Amino acid sequence: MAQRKSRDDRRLDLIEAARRAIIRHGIDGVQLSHVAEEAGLTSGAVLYHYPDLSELLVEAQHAGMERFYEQRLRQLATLTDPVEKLVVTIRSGLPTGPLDPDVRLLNELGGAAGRNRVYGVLLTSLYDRQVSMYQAILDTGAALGVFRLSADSVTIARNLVALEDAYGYRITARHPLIGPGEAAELILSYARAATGNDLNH
Amino acid sequence: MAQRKSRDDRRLDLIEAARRAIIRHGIDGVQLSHVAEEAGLTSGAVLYHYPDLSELLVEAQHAGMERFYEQRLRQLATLTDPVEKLVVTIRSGLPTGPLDPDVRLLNELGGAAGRNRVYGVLLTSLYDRQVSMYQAILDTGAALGVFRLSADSVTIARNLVALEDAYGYRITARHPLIGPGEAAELILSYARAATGNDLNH
DNA sequence: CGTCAATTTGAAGAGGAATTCAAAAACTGA
DNA sequence: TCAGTTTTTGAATTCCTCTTCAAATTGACG
Repeated sequence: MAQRKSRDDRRLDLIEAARRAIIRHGIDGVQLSHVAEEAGLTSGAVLYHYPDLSELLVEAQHAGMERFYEQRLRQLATLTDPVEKLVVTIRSGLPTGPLDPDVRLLNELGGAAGRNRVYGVLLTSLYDRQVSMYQAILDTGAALGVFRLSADSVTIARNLVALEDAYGYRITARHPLIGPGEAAELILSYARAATGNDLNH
Repeated sequence: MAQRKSRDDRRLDLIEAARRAIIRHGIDGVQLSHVAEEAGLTSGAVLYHYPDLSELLVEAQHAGMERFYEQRLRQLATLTDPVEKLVVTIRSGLPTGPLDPDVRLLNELGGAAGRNRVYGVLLTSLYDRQVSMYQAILDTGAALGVFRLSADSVTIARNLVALEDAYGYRITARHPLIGPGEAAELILSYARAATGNDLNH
């Protein structure tokens, strides 16, 4: 029998297991047994904690988003120079490679968000927070005279997040010419034009 | 009994039915019965034409991509002015609204492309063709002296397609502030910076 | 009109997945 | 240690989907 755990611990385990199962089988392809297998439990045990699988999936997606976003904020918090902040943030929004689990998970939401309002709201809220994050960097840089913005900071921020999203899809789809490095350069090309700064640090 | 049709006609019907079914249930959630219902047939009839459902799904995705791309080329062919071409092409890459079926279908591929090589290849080839399309517009405009490009035409083209993709997701996810018009303006903001042209025509 | 081949149906069966639940196992606290 | 509670299992049941296939229907062609 699998090691017995407290309610809270087990729920956390299951959220992790669901994340992996979603990545492996797709948000619309996950089955109870997939989650159970990832967690090393039986279907019955999963059902004991989450009588409704779809609730667990939403929690897993939510947790994945939060983790992704907080990780970015944490990296940001270690820096002060706006140029460095911008460059590091662009990199932290891209997958490390085609298998990056955080981005793979987020990508699963893209299609589902059009069908499922809950996923739409989740994805939209992540987008908006990332836009705010970039906007803060851009505004600070502009205030310090380091950046000369070519448009509203919100416009540039929206485009930066949009570019990250899109290249995340390209990389996980294994575009033969666009990997993490190339994608970063492409986004930086825009960032340079938008900030009037050559972004070398 | 549903009207009997020739092999070719029925296969086209089924591809259309599969497109609708994918949009409704997700690429990993579609079932034989969904496709049959969309086509007004029984599961047996679907299986008679496509013994393997996944083959039908690939064909449906392929057909959807081709339709989307050819539609854009057709709009492009009616124009000569590079500025007009660029503006019209940007608009034609965005969904008409959250329910736009062509974009909804493409969005379904995003997550699946990370798991399924065939979908990855399909999506990558669409991306590359769209990049070429933009590149031709940019190069022509540059040659005519209308555009003063801020970077490689391939870099700008890649970013333009990436922005379209990403805003397609935002719009189908029903972002409350970003609709087709707003997305077009956001992309145009980048296009202006990248071409040095204010893109009024 | 009648024959033939192609298409479609509907029912039957095989295989899975979700759900339920009684029993077992594992932890808790006295 | 032991009683009580929580967690997990595993088997039984139900539900649903895919698959198969014989029979029915349709349309084409002579």
